[in-house]
Amino acid sequence: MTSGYKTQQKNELMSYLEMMKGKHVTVNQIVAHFSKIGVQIGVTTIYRQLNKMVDTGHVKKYFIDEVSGSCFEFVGENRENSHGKHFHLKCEICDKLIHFECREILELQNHVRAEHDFIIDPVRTIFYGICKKCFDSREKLPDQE
Amino acid sequence: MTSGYKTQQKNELMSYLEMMKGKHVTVNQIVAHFSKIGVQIGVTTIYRQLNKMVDTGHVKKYFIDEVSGSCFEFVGENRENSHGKHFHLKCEICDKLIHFECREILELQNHVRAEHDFIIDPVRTIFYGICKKCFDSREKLPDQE
DNA sequence: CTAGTTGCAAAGAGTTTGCATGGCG
DNA sequence: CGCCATGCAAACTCTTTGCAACTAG
Repeated sequence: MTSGYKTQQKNELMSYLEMMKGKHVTVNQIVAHFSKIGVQIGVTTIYRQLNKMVDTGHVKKYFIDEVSGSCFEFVGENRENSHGKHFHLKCEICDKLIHFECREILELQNHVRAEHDFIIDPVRTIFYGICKKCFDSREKLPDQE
Repeated sequence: MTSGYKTQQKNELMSYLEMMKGKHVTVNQIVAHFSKIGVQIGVTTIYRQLNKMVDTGHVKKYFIDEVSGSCFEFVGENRENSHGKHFHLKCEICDKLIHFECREILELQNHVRAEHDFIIDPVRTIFYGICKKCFDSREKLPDQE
């Protein structure tokens, strides 16, 4: 069931999501984008389409501290593999969000599953810390708490 | 600066948070708890105190899918040091909190610092996922979210 | 024509703020 | 007594739902 008719709004939304593949977008960002390029899409429609895609697994929904509202990320068709497995680093100073995926994190996941009987969920898990830039500038300051 | 006076409400809230240390609580749960034991605390006060403690780092705030509203977790005084090195696995089904520290996570930290220019904070970072027990029992069930 | 889609407006849920009252020190 | 804390109500934000109009097939 490819769920429904083709409409202008769906097409536009899909184009945008595909363009933003691998990045998070908030509903606000989507609204702002379409507003800027002069495409008419109601907020309701955006939410409805997004929710449908979350149900089908084409889109992942995240919550991130300090970001108002949900973040959505287009995953695409092959949702079990390649994409969707990456993790996020979030700098607590500048709020920068860094995507990463590497051998080490896979090894950690495997180790934790094998040795600690725990399956880590990349969608929910966010690494908090400090990015290098903020760390460096923090070092220079005399007093920071 | 311990910012402010001692009040009944603050005391009650602190007691509850300390009792729930290591578990997440929602504002609804807090309200329900105090309602049940007959302690009068307004929702506004809860939010205000919680936010203050988030600012001072005594409480961590996070969002979880499927849970309406924010979750808060009491961290306590020793938030930067002492413990520091081990990480937490948190089962999203049964709320079990597993401490762990191993070569793999150290390697990951080093790798991320070296390759991704990011210093992971073990205190803030919590791995979310599913523990084996819950995973197994979940497999058996047909569907009952 | 028919059923899915859209979008406004209104309802809901969670959270914050304004303001007058009350309590700690 | 001064100042912070409290709590009600209202404001606000994000999201969902009801419903009538619309449109793809």
